[in-house]
Amino acid sequence: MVNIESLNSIDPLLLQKSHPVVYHQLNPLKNGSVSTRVVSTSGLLSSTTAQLLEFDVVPSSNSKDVVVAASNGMADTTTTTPEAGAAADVTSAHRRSLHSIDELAASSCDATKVNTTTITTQVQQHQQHQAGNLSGSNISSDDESISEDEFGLEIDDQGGYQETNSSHSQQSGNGTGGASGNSGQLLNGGSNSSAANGYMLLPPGGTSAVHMTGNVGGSGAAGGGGSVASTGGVGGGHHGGTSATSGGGEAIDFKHLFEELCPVCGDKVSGYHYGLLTCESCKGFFKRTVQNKKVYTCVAERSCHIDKTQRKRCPYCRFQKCLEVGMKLEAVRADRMRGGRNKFGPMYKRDRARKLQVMRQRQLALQALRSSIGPDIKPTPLSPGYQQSYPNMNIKQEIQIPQVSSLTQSPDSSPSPIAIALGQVNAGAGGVITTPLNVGNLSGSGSLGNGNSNTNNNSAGSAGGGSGGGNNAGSGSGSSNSNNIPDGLQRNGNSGNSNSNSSCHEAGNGSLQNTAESKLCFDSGTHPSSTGDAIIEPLRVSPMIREFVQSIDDREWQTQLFALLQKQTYNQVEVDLFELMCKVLDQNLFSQVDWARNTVFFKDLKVDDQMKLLQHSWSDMLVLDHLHHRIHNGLPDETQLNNGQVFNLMSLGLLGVPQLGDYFNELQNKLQDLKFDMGDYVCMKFLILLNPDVRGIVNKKTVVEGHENVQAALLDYTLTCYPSVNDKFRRLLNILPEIHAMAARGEEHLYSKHCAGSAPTQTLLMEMLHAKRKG
DNA sequence: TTAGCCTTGAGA
DNA sequence: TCTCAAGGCTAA
Repeated sequence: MVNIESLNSIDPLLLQKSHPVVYHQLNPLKNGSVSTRVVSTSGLLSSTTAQLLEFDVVPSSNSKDVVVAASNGMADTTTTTPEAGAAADVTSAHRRSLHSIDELAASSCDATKVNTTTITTQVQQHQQHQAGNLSGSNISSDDESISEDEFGLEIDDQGGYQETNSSHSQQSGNGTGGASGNSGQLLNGGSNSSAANGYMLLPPGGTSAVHMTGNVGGSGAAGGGGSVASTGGVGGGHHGGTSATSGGGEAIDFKHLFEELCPVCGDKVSGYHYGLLTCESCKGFFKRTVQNKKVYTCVAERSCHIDKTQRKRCPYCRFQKCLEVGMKLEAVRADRMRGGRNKFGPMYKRDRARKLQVMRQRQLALQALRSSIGPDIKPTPLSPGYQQSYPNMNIKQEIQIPQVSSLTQSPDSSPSPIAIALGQVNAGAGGVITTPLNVGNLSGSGSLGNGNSNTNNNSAGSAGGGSGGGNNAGSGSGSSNSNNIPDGLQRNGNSGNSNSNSSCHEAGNGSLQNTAESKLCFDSGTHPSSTGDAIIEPLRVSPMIREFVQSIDDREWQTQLFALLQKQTYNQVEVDLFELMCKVLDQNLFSQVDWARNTVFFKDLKVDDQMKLLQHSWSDMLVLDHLHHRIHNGLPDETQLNNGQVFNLMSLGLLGVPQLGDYFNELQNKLQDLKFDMGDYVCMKFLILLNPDVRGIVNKKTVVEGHENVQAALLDYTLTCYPSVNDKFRRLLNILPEIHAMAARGEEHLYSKHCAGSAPTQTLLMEMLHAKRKG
């Protein structure tokens, strides 16, 4: 359990945010445990970052308490009312509630009223799976709280739900508004749709419902045909009118929509209800709960399993789950008017269109696969490991796309100097050294990807499999480049894009590579052995650089990235892509901090110094990181989300400024011209981080020393390993200001968006933006 | 209280 | 006129 008491001051620049932000991050390196970081945003940013730097708490799995003690003395219990419901479980709603809190804070609250908040939180691991998309709206007793005008897609929820104690009077008091009510809402973090618990890496496997599987039963590859007509035993929709006509006159069959299972209980879906496809019973339950302001209490631990047979047992947990999967409170009409439509209509329509598109893609992929391989394609059972990780999830077998991977080789499969130095490749053979880790991983991936089509085959894929003694054979055979990515996302690699990441040979590995593998190749596709430089003597690579490279864990980064994207779009009809980008950037920032605080030089500094360095380098590092991931990991330009939306991954490197695209590509080309490799990358990252010019550094000596040492190491490395690259060292250094210029532009953009209210608040990202302006 | 079926009515 | 997502009704 983490108990952070904080918040002694208010940062007016943070939109009167005076509650702590609780970040949960499931750490795959810690046996799936959930790290919890409590970040106070009430005070100065320095304290925020300080806590982030200092906290890494793995709470007890038995800890169940969630206490939200507000300044008005309210504290939560296990009681849920519609008003309290969305916020009632901070363990699952902790972070997604922040957005609405901000809105309330900005719109109606004097933050100074609520400047003492204590959140004691624990993490129920299974609840980490839940999609962060509570859509708490202000269902107060005032009828005016709901109107059709509030239904628009762009409308953010008002966060009216409050966590209170079990006193109904208090709850209703809140619901009716007023100062105390607002204050309570602020303190308790009414739920919202910001869906920000993005630091969770597992899919919603802990629930019984078959989530986001779309048409798995009937049409997924696992179903063997993608047939819309096949119901897979789920049963056809009972709605009569499930077809429409597209622009081309083609009949669109929406029956498949109703083959899905209710995300709350797994029962048969009857149609769109309150924002998403649910069954009739959950629709009714949700309606009754909200309309009648029902109060439920969980007699257990607020983590009851909800499925069709047990949904009656615990209405508290059922309602929680309704909220968690995204049922929208604001769709329940306060005036109880019957009939008609609300503004969710277009959203439903888009959702249908997306689902249809996904189905078509799947069918096309299957057809292509059939025609290329033959008619006897059978669905391949999921690997045990996969099923173990995602026990209750039907796997949507999407069209496969190139894997983002560091387990790559440059086109000629020659290793980079640092790869050789690390002993991960055979200098002469140019192949990947087989290690227990990668063997296991690759063989495992073979079963994962097996049988899946890949319409985005990366032709370089065979190179990896063919080199180094065929230790990629497990993945390279049969399934070719099938990348059955556990998160269910399609990674739309633009095989022909400017990425020029031909170095990224797909191992056909849907799973993510392990840490060791991630260092096996980090070339940009060129390296000494292919360009005339001498074969590197491994021992000549500085131990410092070797250590640096080993500190990079791209696998975890990948896992977190795609898990976050999955999480944020899980069961969501539509998400705000800019907001999603901010969340990914936010997560990347956490990764940066994690990386930095464990690195040499930096870890020797006091927290204050660390904060200052991070505050001045984060955006540059984000840009550099993205360049690295594009060059060395083959990160595609975009990816298709679970809900069918396309997320522009490139925007992460551009910090949301599309106009920087050309500039970014130019930088990438420059780096690739310089044969930018992992050793270069990590040195540059250190140079960005250990900036001796940052004002106010107490232990400047350490920073200077670190900077100089890294510079010397990079110089030595470039001279030793890349003698054919003229003046590589200086040219690399010259790129740093260019990265900085780009990052600065991105920062400005993000800040302006933030000021306009378009960006999620209560994030580390936004705090970093504020910090630099303060500093 | 639940959940299946019915009624309603704005929008396509 | 039809659709379909709201709310309402009522047997279990």
